[in-house]
Amino acid sequence: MPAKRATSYACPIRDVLDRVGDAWSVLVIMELAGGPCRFNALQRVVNGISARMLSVTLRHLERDGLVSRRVLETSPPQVEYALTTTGASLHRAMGELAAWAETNQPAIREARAAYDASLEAAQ
Amino acid sequence: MPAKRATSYACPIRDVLDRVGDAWSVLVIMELAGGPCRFNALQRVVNGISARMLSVTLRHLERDGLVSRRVLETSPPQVEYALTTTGASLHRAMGELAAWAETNQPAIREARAAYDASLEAAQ
DNA sequence: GTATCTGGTTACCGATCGTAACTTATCCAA
DNA sequence: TTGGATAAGTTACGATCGGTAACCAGATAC
Repeated sequence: MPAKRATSYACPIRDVLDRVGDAWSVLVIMELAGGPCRFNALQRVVNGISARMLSVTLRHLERDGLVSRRVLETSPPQVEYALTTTGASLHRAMGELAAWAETNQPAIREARAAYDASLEAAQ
Repeated sequence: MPAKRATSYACPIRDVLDRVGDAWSVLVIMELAGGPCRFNALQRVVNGISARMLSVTLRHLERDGLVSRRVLETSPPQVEYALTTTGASLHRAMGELAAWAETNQPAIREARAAYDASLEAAQ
């Protein structure tokens, strides 16, 4: 029995991060914040995501009510994904964290390099 | 053709989330924000984490310069972990997301239940 | 006929995660 | 002096997860 499930109800942060924590979800939300987008268009723009992971990610986000799915009556039928209002509010809440990531990326890279170097020196 | 959206996907968000994305890191950071803490004390307070995952998580955070590790000259020797200034700034940046998680947890639960119910109805 | 577009699904494999057991050492109580 | 508790992890192993490649039907374009 995974501890994950046991604690998620006690901790909203954990509960939300179990879904939003994976990098793909965040990248998809960032992309959809720019406006609705179709499946293949999303895959082209979210660098490195596979069709399977995009499919899985979108279904999770849809289940949590963060993303809506609409089938267009074209031929071949297209599928348009968009943020719901809840999804849009999450995107806004991620803003501060995104800014932090951008300003602190160099510091983190440096720290990693220093740590790895010190380990190598210890050998 | 999909409009090319100007998003930088060598991207810091992804880079940071690869580390911070797992729920354990976040929970440990939240805990350490309350002040320095020893290994076993952390394990008792972070609900459900195993010694192995705590060890792994702390080493990752230390490598990224978000957490410091200090061995106390006691007997038996104790190890005290604390947020660095970078780690503390990350905690501050997570505040908005944490608040979002708390206010939106009910909505997400509801959406999940509705989604699962509609799937079952479709069967 | 063949290539490309649409939105996915399936099979498979290696990395990761969690659980339980083990380690080395010191102190306290019986 | 033997057992238990606490300290901070490490190791082995099985389950689960994420990613890659291949494949599907139907339609349009060349």
